[in-house]
Amino acid sequence: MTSQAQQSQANDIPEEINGLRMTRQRQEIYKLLMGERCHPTANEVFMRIKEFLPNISLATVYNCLEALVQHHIIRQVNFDREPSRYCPNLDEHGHFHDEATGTIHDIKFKPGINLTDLLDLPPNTVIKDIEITLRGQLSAS
Amino acid sequence: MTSQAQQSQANDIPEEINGLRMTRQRQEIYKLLMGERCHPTANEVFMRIKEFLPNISLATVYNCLEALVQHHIIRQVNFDREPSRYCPNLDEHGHFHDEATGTIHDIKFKPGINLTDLLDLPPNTVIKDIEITLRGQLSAS
DNA sequence: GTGGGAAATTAGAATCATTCTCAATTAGAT
DNA sequence: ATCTAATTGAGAATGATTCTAATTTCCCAC
Repeated sequence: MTSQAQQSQANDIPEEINGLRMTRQRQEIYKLLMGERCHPTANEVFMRIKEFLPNISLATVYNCLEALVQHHIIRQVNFDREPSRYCPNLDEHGHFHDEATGTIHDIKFKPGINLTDLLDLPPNTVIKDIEITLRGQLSAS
Repeated sequence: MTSQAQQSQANDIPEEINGLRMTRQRQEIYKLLMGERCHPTANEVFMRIKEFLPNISLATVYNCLEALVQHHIIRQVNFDREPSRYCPNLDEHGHFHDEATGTIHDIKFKPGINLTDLLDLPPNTVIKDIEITLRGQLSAS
């Protein structure tokens, strides 16, 4: 697309991902998530995104996040009953919740590990999703 | 109430567990959970417990469940943003959520498995709790 | 370009699990 | 029996999320 594309400010996000039309709001939210890898809540996204989209509503933030999750562009992460958090890392990974600081860290699995091999699953089980969550402290080194 | 053993109907639950005084309400709720190993929600507990304690309030069910969780007598289990469920199984185990029926199954780990060995944890991490949740279907055998 | 229908956005109301408040009751110790 | 702290119960409050209904925007055919 040579001629000055009718592309919005969000110039590095394609106009469609996984069949989801990337509107300006979806682009900005996606960019925000990619930028800070900090697993923000919907409300945190809402507050930060206002810098770029001053008129956005919280409902739109929820709508966009849900659309992105549904189209497997981001992941939704839940810790107990806390507000949902959103994560742009699509690799299979777990999450560590540092109780001291409240921060979330992605946890990779060691190479060659297949979680389902380690579990005593009932026969004929089709697993669609696995979630691993750790809670604890990152002791001062 | 006349003399006699001041023991309530719940005659097989001790008067104290892990330092928690087992009031009638706590006993009945604990018994219910032990009986049906079905991971009920607070509201399900509330509805079923009325058979034995017709005057109990939902707030008390929440209070009791929280007290039991706090004293490590039962576990609280969360699936995404669904209402919390409660589980009397204290062994380390995961949970499989069958999307077809909505039922929850406890998942044991295969013998000799230590989860943390398989994860690429940051150094100096003290893990207090691990949660593993699977979602999928139990295909008709 | 213009018009029409579908999709997306918005603000605010509604929902619902959970927590809070506070008065009444109960239990355990003195 | 009395005192004090813990527990219970009813209803109100909270807060994350979803819903509703009214615009607004987008895309496509003409």
